[in-house]
Amino acid sequence: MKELGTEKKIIIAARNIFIRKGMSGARMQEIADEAGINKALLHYYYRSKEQLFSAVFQEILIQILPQLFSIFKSDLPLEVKIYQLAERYVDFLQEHPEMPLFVLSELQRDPQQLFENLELSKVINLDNLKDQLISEAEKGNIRPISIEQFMINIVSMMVFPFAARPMFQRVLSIEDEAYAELLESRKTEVPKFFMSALRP
Amino acid sequence: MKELGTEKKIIIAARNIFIRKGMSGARMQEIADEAGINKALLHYYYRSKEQLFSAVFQEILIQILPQLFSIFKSDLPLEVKIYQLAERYVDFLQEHPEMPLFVLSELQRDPQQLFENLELSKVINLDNLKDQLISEAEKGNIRPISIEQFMINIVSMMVFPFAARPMFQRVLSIEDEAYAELLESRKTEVPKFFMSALRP
DNA sequence: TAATAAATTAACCATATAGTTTAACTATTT
DNA sequence: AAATAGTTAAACTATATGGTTAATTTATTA
Repeated sequence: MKELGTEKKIIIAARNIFIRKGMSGARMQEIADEAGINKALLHYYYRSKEQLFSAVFQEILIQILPQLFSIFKSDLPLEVKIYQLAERYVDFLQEHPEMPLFVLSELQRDPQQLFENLELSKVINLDNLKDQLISEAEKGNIRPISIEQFMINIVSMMVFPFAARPMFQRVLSIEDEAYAELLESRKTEVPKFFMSALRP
Repeated sequence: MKELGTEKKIIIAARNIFIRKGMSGARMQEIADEAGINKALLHYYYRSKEQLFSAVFQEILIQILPQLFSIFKSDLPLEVKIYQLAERYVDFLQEHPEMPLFVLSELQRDPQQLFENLELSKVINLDNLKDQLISEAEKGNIRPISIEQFMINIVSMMVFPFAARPMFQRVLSIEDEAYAELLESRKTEVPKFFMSALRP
């Protein structure tokens, strides 16, 4: 591993291992090895596995959530927003395909995690989108839809195909490459589908 | 626990613990306790944790997958199919909310799992639905859509809100009860949304 | 009912694992 | 140069954990 600071090396190694094996499946020795350091040194920086995991998980949330929700804040027209969102989601998730399942699993194990050290309201503001949905509906441009159903639908369609990839590939008999193309095509297919659903 | 056969008690206990903690998070002692038996007896019935897990996981897949995919096989009109599906998914997942995340996580850990002992092609047959999508599109009743995109969209919208419940509740500031109602309302909201998206 | 087999238990074993300690060594700072 | 912080190897501790053994109890069968 190149010469980063030790602390950074630890965080990167820990993130890799935790994401691959989950909190309970990861071993401190494994993390030390991945970081190219001694196990004692690992504990020198982070007293316990719990503490290390927490640091890693918080960092991930702080990096991920803004990425995934910042688009909703912008002032772009609804349709543009949806297209941009699809593109960003697919690009991001192609690079971090294990992320959704990891985050959701650990969040299920300990739902408090999300709360700590994270001012959600500052990162995620849906007021703009909410107004947009209302005003577009009033103008007759789209059918009325609640912000909750809107968010759940779009995020589900973007994220779930990554989390459930092994299942979908098996059930639909799709090879790796074809599935990657399919995901890529969703950059435009999902927005088209979505806009069509919203037509009044 | 009531008097079931020991083997059944073990399977039930193991399923509970595995679903709650995952393969690596579960402890054999914990499973024995939950079953109300001795740990040695657990190994008497299932030589290893690996073996017990495999038995449980296979049983779950064999129970779940047909439930989730049988609807697609039927001869009902497309719209009816979609409404029925939404109702069944919500009902099933309200009763087994931890199921999706558990199955997907373990499938990611070991993607081979799905293959063993399971004749997918017999359980899941999408030919009927495929024909339906083509003929309805030819008749001009719906926009053309591939079976793959169709399946991914509908399953994502039905399943993901359960897997990502903790995240959605936090991000959208929804209390437990309200979220349950929201899920219930999706029995009709998702089909409406979906049919609207399919309009030519 | 005595013999045999199956079910069940308590105690045990071996290993893995998180975490600690000590002593030495190296680079950095004062 | 002395002191401080970072780093290593190695041995060690305490405990958790999967798995085993041998003995006991409870059916089953002859």
